[in-house]
Amino acid sequence: MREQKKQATREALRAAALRLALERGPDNVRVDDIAEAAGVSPRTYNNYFSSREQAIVAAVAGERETRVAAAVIDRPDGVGLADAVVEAVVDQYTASDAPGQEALLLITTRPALRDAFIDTTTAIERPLTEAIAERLGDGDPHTARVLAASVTAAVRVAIEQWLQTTVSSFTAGGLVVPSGSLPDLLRATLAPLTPALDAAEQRALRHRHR
Amino acid sequence: MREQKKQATREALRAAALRLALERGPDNVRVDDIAEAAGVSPRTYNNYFSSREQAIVAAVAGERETRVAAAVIDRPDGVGLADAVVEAVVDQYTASDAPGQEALLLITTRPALRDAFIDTTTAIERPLTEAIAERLGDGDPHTARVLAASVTAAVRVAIEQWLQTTVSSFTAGGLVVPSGSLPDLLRATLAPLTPALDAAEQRALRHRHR
DNA sequence: GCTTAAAGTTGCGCATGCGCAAATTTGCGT
DNA sequence: ACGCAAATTTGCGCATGCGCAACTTTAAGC
Repeated sequence: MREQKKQATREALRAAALRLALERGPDNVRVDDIAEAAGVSPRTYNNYFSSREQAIVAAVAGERETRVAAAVIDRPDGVGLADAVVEAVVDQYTASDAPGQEALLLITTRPALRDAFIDTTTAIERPLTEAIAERLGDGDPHTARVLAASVTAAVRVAIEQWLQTTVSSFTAGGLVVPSGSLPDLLRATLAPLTPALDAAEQRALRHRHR
Repeated sequence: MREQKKQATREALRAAALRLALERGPDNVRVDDIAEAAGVSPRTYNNYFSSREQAIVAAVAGERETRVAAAVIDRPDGVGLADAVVEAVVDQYTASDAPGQEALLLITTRPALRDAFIDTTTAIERPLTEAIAERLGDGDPHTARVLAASVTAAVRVAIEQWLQTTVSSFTAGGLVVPSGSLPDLLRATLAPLTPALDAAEQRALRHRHR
């Protein structure tokens, strides 16, 4: 039906939320304001976002979940599953850094926003499950689900650590050494999972040859 | 002996929440009722539990998080890390089944309670991180954290699946084959992670020998 | 073009979650 | 035993989240 209109209002809410948060500071924005700015009723706002923070964060997170999944599938078959996943994740998380630099600064300072941002990582789990299942061949969808959940959890750990070092390197005025760029952090946290990804890939290959 | 009282009220709230939920059905229990039954103000209730469902679910979950961690550490050194973790998790999740059988039945039916129960899995992550770090030797706490997060995620997947098949085997009147006992499900979901756990263990060993 | 059913939106009402500051309890030193 | 400081409980107020039912819009069938 009107998928168009639905996505349009969704986008309008995102934009309005981010704009208002940047203008007045996130604490001075009520849901009613966002709804009004987007031209919908407050009740409708809650049909799209279940919390006030979600809209603001969604503006930064964008459609990361779908892009990650697509990126995993798009890697050529020659690349191992582990590399495909890691690089796809890193790409999508570094790509989305550019647009909302100032927004990220805002997010890191408010605990509620930080939590909401961390929660966005879980959104990649479902698409990632399908992407991994596709690469493994549909032998065992169960394994794909567990691997996707693990990768998602590792990404969350990376983001948590990144946010933590980011904020402390601000408050401490540079005394704390930032533990590395986000890409490096992501690679580091995902590294311990490569054996699991490799093993699943090998199993799938062996299974396919029989 | 301040801790005593705090844990006492916590326990009182748990018990009251579960009792009332079983008596009247979970939808007919207000937070005020639980608080009153436990002899504290409603506001204090929220100092202990951040949602109405948490108290009910906590009565079933108990202190699982600490027990899992202890169980992991208690396994003899001869047992591999992977086995130690898997068996510790399985033990603690099957042990806690006995007490609240009827409570679990209640939980499976209400979506809000199901979600709250699923959320309890995340509580094991922090203690599990320390337990794994202990076993790996404090070479790289980073790895322990990722592994713990992954294990936690896998457990969550198992619980989700278990709840789903449980409820559908009720609604469908037995047409759906329950996909196995909870212990089996846990072992199955954790299986794909063993390569990662083994690899970390080997790395730690090699590192220790140098 | 008109009718009709489904999808989406809105207003209402209620309970929840939580920040804040005052009041109360607890533990400790003297 | 006394009083002080820290921790905890409590009341208050406000905004949020969401179920529900009425209302409006959209797409499709005839």
